[in-house]
Amino acid sequence: MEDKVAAKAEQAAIASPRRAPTQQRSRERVERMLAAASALIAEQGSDAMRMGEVAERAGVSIGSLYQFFPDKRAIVWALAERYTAESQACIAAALKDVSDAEGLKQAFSELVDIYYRLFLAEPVMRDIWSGTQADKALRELELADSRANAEFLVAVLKRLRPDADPVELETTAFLVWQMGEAAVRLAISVDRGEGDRLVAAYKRMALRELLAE
Amino acid sequence: MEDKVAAKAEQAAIASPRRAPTQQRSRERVERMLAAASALIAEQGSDAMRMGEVAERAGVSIGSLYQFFPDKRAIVWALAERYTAESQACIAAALKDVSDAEGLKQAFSELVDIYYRLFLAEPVMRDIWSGTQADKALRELELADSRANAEFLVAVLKRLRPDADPVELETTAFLVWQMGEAAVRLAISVDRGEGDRLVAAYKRMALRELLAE
DNA sequence: TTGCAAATGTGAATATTACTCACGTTCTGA
DNA sequence: TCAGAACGTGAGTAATATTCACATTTGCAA
Repeated sequence: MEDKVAAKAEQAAIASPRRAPTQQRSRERVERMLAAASALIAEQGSDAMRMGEVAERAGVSIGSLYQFFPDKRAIVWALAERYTAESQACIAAALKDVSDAEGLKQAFSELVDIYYRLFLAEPVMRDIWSGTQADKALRELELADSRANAEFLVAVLKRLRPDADPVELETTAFLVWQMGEAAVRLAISVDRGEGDRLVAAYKRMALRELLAE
Repeated sequence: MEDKVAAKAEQAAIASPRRAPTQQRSRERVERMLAAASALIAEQGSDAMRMGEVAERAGVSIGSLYQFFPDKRAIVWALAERYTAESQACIAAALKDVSDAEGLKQAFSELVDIYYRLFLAEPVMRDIWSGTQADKALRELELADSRANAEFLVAVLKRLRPDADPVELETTAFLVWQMGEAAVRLAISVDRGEGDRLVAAYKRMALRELLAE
């Protein structure tokens, strides 16, 4: 886990020169910065998050913040990167052993539910992925994540329909995945009852496409 | 058209007191401001658009800008409002006389194409609706627009399947519409070939849902 | 142990921008 | 013609992200 943070900070450093924490002390401080940022985003949204406030709550100076993050976006990006890494592992596990239509139906439905509940429960996630489109780096992260997740789906589809056109499958899986993210984001922005109906409708729509092409 | 602008400015004025242009002169100036903003957004994106630059290019003072727009977002909102008004009229017309499955297939496919091409060709529209999620007012405008458009679709569906559950139809139409916006936004953010495939896949998926429930 | 280079830590100072406001000008209607 | 409303102006204010010159700590080789 700590390695992941270091790797991320390193990546961010590439984009705009910033040091990656190598000492134990600084790694812990970076951890605190991210925790502070996460808390502030949960409270007020990433837009209202102030760098000074992040520093203060993390118990570090504003200068230290910029030692490891090139700018405000990089902090949000780092948090987003964690979520995608976690969820990718979860998705891969859920789809790993699917080998028939019924299994896909089950696994897919469950994944959508998990994703939906996650968004309902996690204000930070909601905030980060709401603003996704406005930030180029975040958009790219989301696209890459979506493609990666679509790949897991493609693997399943290839097992179910080995004679189908691979490009078609790729397109379908990618589209279905992105639609799912859009559907969930939509669902959480309306009242709960309608949100549930929308998610259910999405599942039907997606599964029909995945299974009955 | 000018009435619409006045109405819009008035609406914005409610949120944060700003005058609506009543004189011919000021109406023309507001027009210039919007045109300048539009050009700047096309060039650099709405995020990079500077209020001072908008004023300068419109040939007005920064104070005049704030006379009619309470803040930066209001300018973007005003542009967005125009697009939605225009497109709603277009959509209503396209779906007005649809009364059978084949007609829906035709009209829907055409609408999606138009929307796709519009996004490909209009950097301003692309930019505005990219950032949608980050801005509450814009998100609401988009939702309202989507619901309105879904209504047109519901009207058609009720004709095609009079015995279906109205709430179901509503949900389906709304979802299909939002998925369409997501699909097009996705399509323009990848290369053209993949974008075309994604849009085609979306059409299949949506029509299957609309016709064969 | 000691000394030094790299890593880390600091926060006042800077830069950039959205936005305000006090005051001058133009229009409209009676 | 004149009062008051609408309009126009741009220097000034406020809020923040970001920098930078300098202080401190750590890891390590002599």
